[in-house]
Amino acid sequence: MTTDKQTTLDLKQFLPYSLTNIAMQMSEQFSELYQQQFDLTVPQWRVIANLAQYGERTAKELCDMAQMDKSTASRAVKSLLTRNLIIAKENPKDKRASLLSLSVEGNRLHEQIVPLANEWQAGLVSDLDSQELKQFMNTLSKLSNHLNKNV
Amino acid sequence: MTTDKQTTLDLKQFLPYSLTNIAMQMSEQFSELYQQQFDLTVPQWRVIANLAQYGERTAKELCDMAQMDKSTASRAVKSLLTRNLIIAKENPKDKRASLLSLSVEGNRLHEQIVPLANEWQAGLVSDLDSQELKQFMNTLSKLSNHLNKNV
DNA sequence: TGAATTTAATCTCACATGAGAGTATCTTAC
DNA sequence: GTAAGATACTCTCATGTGAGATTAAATTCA
Repeated sequence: MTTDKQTTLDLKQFLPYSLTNIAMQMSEQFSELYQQQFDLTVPQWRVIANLAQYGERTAKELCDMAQMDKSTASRAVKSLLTRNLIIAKENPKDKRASLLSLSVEGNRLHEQIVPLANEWQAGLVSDLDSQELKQFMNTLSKLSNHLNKNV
Repeated sequence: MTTDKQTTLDLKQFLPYSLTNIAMQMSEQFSELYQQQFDLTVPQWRVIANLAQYGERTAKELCDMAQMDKSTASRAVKSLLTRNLIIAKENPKDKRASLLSLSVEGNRLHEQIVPLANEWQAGLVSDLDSQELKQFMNTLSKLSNHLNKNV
């Protein structure tokens, strides 16, 4: 574990590298569960999942929450509105930023995906005991906090 | 930590979601260190780092190691060859798959980036004690193994 | 209040990515 | 040994992404 800070770099221990690889694999494998079956892109799924969990939000808030570019969010929202999976309501505090929320259909769709998601993750972490998982999540959030300091 | 498998999904605890967010932030923040200063794209950096650590490899092997698409790898390799940062040697076992390795210049470039990378990660994990980091890496590799089973 | 600045969202455009075809080479099976 | 299939890589093309301009609305400040 002692790494020579001067001349070598072990990619397996280097987080921007190995975490990206693992995250890509996860996202790819999990997205198979909703991509074709529910005809959702990754950004669309992310919008739905956030609205489901946190309720009414603006596009900007979704960008910040889900680490999405404004253009990507704008397109995802537009398409979900067309499909009537989400609803836009005028924001009394700011006419530019309308309040988005799930429609009945959007909610129904989300309710179909949630059990699949939970099952999928249960399989993923089946090699870990609950203490180890808890510890992992905890460390993850420390790293996340650190990254957000510099922003 | 007990999640209702039926109806709710907590995104903060959902790995394909939160890990992707964190990995994106990491990669983005770290890549600032080499993008402009050394004029490298992310795929180019990944090729260099892998050749530095593992020595002579084919493009296909780099794809597998670094979770890269074949086109992305092909373009990164082409550009690094043009810049004389890597060298292609004919593979006696397979004329299609030439053996790639770092040139002297490529090595020099890598040696400049390594200390920056190690410093960067040291900052990132400065909130963790070494035991916690070790445990985190260990769990990460379990997750990685699990994902690779299904491939 | 009005002018200047900031902000949310969309639009435009350049670019990177990944799927699929094409080419060359290697492997397998007969 | 040869034909059929698989594989490594490149190329082409359609698509998604993100940077920057634009527009409309909100905020700040004089």
